[in-house]
Amino acid sequence: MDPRVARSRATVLDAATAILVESGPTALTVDAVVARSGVARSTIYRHWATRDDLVGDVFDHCTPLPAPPPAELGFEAAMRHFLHDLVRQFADPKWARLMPALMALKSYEPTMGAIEQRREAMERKVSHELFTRGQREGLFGPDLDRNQATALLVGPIVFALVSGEVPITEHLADASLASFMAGVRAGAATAP
Amino acid sequence: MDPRVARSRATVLDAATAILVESGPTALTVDAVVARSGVARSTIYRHWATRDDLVGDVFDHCTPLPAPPPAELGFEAAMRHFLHDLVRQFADPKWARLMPALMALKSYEPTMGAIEQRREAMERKVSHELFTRGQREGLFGPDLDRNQATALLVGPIVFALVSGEVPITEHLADASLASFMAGVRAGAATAP
DNA sequence: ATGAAACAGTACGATACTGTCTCGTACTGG
DNA sequence: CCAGTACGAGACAGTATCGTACTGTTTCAT
Repeated sequence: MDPRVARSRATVLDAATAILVESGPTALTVDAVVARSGVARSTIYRHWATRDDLVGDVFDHCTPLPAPPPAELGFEAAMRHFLHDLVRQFADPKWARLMPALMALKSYEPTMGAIEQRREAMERKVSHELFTRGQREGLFGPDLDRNQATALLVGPIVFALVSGEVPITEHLADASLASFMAGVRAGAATAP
Repeated sequence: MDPRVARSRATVLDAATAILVESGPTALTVDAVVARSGVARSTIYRHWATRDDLVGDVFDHCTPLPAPPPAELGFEAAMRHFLHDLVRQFADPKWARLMPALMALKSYEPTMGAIEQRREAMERKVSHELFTRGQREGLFGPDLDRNQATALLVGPIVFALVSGEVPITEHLADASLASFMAGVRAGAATAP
């Protein structure tokens, strides 16, 4: 690949990401990227057919993917691993500001919806695999509503992100997990 | 108040709300409101100085306020009341679509930030009063992190809203509360 | 009834953004 | 070295949106 192309693409993506983080999706115009990156308008349109393609690429470029926990861990340890990874992702101020924007956009823009859906599917695949471990350990039966359980575990961390009032720390993840485990032991979460 | 004014304002707000719900904030242009409402452009600008004022009014008009639970209820019953009320709010498809948009906007637009902050302050005031009840009942000590506890209780419901994969029902609220109470009884949530 | 106010309809200037195009320059790979 | 390619700079048309101004009509309150 021509190093000039790689350099231009990287410069544009960096500038576009910065604009998106600082000022939101509507501020991400081609002219703004030109002004900020110093890359010429014609060069941008050589690499992206439309502005929307560029926006999509920026989101794609920033979207973190969940890391599957080591297979040897049991449910609780693996879920802790998973939640800590989530906390680490949310600690990145870039993604912390982009995710609410992506959440809002996905309702209106089908293009963004696809990006968010892909990320969410990955996340759900990982979390469901963890629930399978828990089921094998006899923590809960097959009647556990896994989507709801995911909400109980992940919800508090997402809430902390969008609210901004709760610090996003591993301690919060531990509290969420401890609360869930207590509920499981009390038999609450296994209700259909 | 002149009935013509009341009628115009209501017609405009209805149309603007519909546009906002269906197509998002960027689609909420003055021309779009003119086309949808049938109200003349000059009339709109007679009642709202700028487009942003109109958008703010629409959000203000749709933002639900939390109902303080009856004072005679104990912590658990009152919190259940509070969470059920939240579920009821999120069940309104209008607010369900507007809230993510407001969450995303609040990072970039200070005007929207003020609206969201006011709503959030109300909600936090109510929830903190509930925690005071729980503390009086001896469920937890004064060292309980109330913001974090709010995240544990409300987070799953908010997650259900933004994810779209979990049905927002009173059963979800009950599960969240049951999990939290189990954690409290196990002494987990009282850790600083 | 009548004056005042609100209304519909519309034209207008100003600005901003998109996507295309051209031209001359600078760089890369063979 | 040199042909091919990417690049910078900017003009351009087309469209969208905002906010203002103006005209004539309808409606309200007294």
